[in-house]
Amino acid sequence: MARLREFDTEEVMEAVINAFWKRGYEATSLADLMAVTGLQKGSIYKAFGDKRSLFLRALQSYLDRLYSLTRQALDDPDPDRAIAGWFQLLVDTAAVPGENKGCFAINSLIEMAPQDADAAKMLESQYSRVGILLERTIDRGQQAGIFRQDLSAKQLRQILLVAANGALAWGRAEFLKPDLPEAIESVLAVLKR
Amino acid sequence: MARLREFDTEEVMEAVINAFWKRGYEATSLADLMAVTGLQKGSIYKAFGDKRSLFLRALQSYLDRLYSLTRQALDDPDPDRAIAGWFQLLVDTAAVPGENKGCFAINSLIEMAPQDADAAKMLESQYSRVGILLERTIDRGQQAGIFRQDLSAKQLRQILLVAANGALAWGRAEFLKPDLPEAIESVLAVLKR
DNA sequence: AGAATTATTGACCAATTGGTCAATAATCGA
DNA sequence: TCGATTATTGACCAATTGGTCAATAATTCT
Repeated sequence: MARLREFDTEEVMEAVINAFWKRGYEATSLADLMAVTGLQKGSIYKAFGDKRSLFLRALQSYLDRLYSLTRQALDDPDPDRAIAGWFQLLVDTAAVPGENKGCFAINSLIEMAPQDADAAKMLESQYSRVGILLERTIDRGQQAGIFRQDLSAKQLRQILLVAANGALAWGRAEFLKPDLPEAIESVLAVLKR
Repeated sequence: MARLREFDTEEVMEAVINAFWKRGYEATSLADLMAVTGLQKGSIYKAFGDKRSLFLRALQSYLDRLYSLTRQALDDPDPDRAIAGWFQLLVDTAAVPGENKGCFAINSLIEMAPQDADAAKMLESQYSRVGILLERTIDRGQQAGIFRQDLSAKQLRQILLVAANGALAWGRAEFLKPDLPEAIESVLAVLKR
């Protein structure tokens, strides 16, 4: 019936995610977005609305992908390997050598959550659904006698989540990245009994 | 010999710290800084140089104050109370009710460290000097038989630091603040033997 | 081929950005 | 009182910001 889109939405979203991920919302200008997507201003607005809408959509897309990968990792039948695999996933996304992107979710928690209610809501439900998977995995590990049982699954979940968030923040600084593997190993050691 | 400053440098720095702390570097405009300091643009530039210089100075001032408070907390002769007091300090600064400021250091690590080498350097030395105090305190706790000894002081330091950073990030989101006390308590429990 | 519909383009916009500077004001020592 | 020095003010600036829109181009159905 009408003219067709000339760009691939997924490719564009990928580029947008990477731009906001690296530099954050405020520091990424429309000019930057035009450059990384190859689209003109008008096309961006027609396809995605204003800058904030585009950001929120990019963030949600990132969260969904990360959640999917998280589930894959935590689905490992061996709880030990599940948790270790989950941390490995976090390090792989947050501490890419060369770049210091960190985690788009944590970056956005810091930059946007206090000021943007919609971003905060998205992050809240992400924490909720990841927390459920995590606690379920921990519970399995406790049932199997692999994980310590003097703390509740909820308590262990909180420890892992807070430590994971710290680790993701560390992915933002070159000087902290070398310490990441050892720090994570230590956290994992604390889980076992 | 000449006209005197009409403003108190410390008061102005306090206002500047709070502005950058709440909204970050990019989202804080010169107009904002004029509003919170009560100074005119020209006065700011004459006294502190450009926006970035002012930011770096504010960050350093914050780091020094936080380090001083950290030392006070960790100087407690009882290692247990020292660590607990340190975490309490972090929660008190990062999770103020009503505001979601988080920690200016972590916020800056996320926003500035990848792009600003000077900010990164300042944060690196902060991590270094705080790490030393922390590991010393942990060592004392191990010597006293209060803390577990199956992990090295360095490993325990890494666990506490990464967890502390996660906790500080949580101070940025209203929905995570309620979980902070319990999460921290769980982390502390893991230290003991 | 033409009508209807949607996509792309880039010129254009007002508002805001960080930053400068000349004019003026205040203070002190001589 | 006057001269030297420094602080304050606010008008001014070019560049950039996010955002709009009319003109044009491409596509499909009839």
